[in-house]
Amino acid sequence: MTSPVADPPQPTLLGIGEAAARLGTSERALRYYQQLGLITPSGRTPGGIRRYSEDDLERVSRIRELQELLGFNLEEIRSILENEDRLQAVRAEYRSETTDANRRRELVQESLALQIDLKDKVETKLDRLQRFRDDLEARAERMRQVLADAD
Amino acid sequence: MTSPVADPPQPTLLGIGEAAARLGTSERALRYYQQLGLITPSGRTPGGIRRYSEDDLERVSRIRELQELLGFNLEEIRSILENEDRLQAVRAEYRSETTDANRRRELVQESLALQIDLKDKVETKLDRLQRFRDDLEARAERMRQVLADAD
DNA sequence: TTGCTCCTCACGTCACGTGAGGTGGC
DNA sequence: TTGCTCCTCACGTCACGTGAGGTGGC
Repeated sequence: MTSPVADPPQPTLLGIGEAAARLGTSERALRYYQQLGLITPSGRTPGGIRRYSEDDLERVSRIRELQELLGFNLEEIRSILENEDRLQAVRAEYRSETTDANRRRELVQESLALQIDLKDKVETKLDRLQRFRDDLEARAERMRQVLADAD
Repeated sequence: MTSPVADPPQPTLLGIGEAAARLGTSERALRYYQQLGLITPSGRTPGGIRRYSEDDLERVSRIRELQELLGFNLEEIRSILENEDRLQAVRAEYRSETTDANRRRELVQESLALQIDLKDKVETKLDRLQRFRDDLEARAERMRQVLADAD
């Protein structure tokens, strides 16, 4: 399915400037997330320049979503990402049977519980936002009425 | 319609402690909003103690909603509140005909435009949040499947 | 060599948190 | 007088913004 010519050895790694531009964030933010251990760029050039992969970018996207959309702080985001990373690790082990089945099952159940907890928070926020929008719509309708009556 | 006995002269003004507790915020935050001119408590005792009315509390609630739910900063919130206050003032003038009709109509139209702008931002956020929730739900479903298959 | 992008400090800012030290009414 | 709630500084913190001064490859 892949191209008949050889894949490039570097699967398009980006400098911090390009990475920040694509993500719509700042270079400073990327360095700060790294300082807190939330992301580590896939590589560095011998000169010390950070190189970001597509997976790195997606991870940062996730951080931004949790921050802007949900309002979590970076400490909370760290623990959410830890949970997701742990789940990924367990999935890898499902293939290379190194952990026993009960333990794996336990880990997945734990992750699931945390996911459901997160989903509940999102639902709550959704409900509040919908009420806010409905209220705005009602206000706008009243104002349109005022304008119509003034004719 | 009101009670036959005389209304109390003070319609339940609260100290900053009670006000903060009811709002689920901090005393410091209330003082900070006042410092920025976002709210001014209805009164002060001769001793200098702040007194908050029900209207004051609702205004603070609005500030918190715009902050937590929508993610606006306090400068943005100031301008949103200014718009809402201006609309309130125009409504008052609709009764005591002191401004001419064209000018009033202009002001309402301006307020309406800003309201619609705000509503669009809320809709965008709602869409993103819904997609986030759906994604979480899909992940949870996959995890439940994994657990079921393990039986 | 000149530009450009990157690097690491390090101080500034916003929205408060958290005492420090003091006043005021039951 | 003792508690309690309130007051005004003022320094600390989180999540970056914003230069300062320097390195490194086309």
